[in-house]
Amino acid sequence: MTTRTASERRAEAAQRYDAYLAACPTRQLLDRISDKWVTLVLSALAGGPQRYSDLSRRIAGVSQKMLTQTLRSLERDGLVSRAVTPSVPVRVDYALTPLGSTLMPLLAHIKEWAEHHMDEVAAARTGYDGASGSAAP
Amino acid sequence: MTTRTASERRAEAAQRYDAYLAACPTRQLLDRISDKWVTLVLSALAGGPQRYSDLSRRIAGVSQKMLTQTLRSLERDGLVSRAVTPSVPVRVDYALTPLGSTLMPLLAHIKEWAEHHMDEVAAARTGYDGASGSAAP
DNA sequence: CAGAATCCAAGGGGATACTG
DNA sequence: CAGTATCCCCTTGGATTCTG
Repeated sequence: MTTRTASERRAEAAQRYDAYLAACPTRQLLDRISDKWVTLVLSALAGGPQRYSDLSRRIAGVSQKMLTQTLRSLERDGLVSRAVTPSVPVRVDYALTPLGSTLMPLLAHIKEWAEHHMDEVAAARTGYDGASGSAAP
Repeated sequence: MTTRTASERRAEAAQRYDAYLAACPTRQLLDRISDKWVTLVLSALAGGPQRYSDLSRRIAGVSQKMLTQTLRSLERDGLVSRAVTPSVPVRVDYALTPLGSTLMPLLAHIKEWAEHHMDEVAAARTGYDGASGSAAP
């Protein structure tokens, strides 16, 4: 028999599962919209096209690295478009693509659920914390 | 005048924005369901109550640490319930709470969008990669 | 069986400086 | 203005070991 430890089998299963997860479109979408900045950028663009500096100001807490990285990945996925105007100081405008626009209703639903139920979650959280830990810092 | 560097102002803005983000229910919900294992556990429980070991087997690639951690946070948020049966080997059953059940339709919508549009995303991705990088490994 | 505790490696993400 | 490149910290998460 193949002398195979439990951890080896575990590792193998993990790999197969990772592949399965990577292939799952739901997982991919979740990974995309769950990014800290993605939804903020998308929301910012929902009001209309924005320049890079506008986005930078509107989202405030974001670093150039993250903003650029987020915009690149969104552009790559066809959710936002990037238009360069080669004026003297370069000008770049970002906008939602039609595909990106179809994603917004989903975010709206999530927003609704959150607004309707997040207080229940908060209550459950408080109850849970108070039940065992007594004193929560 | 207050001698304040740009980075100081940036840092301040970032802090304020972090607070804003932390307070936003949408952000909280996204942070929750975007977790790699949360949706898997939730989906596994959608078919009915499951024991700890059952979940461990069904989700396969998960480590005890992550499974336990995920279940704890979900229990804390009132999305899953935990029932301990003090038999000789302890038995613990997890199940979706009513609140947790109301979350499933959202995941279904996400799943639908993903299944309908993920090929467009994939196409956009391929086009983007082929346009600039020429050779993609 | 169900879980807590510890150790440790990899990667995400911020700050900074430089470029076209 | 709109990025790119670099350094570096600190969190995330897997493997392992020990308990009730």
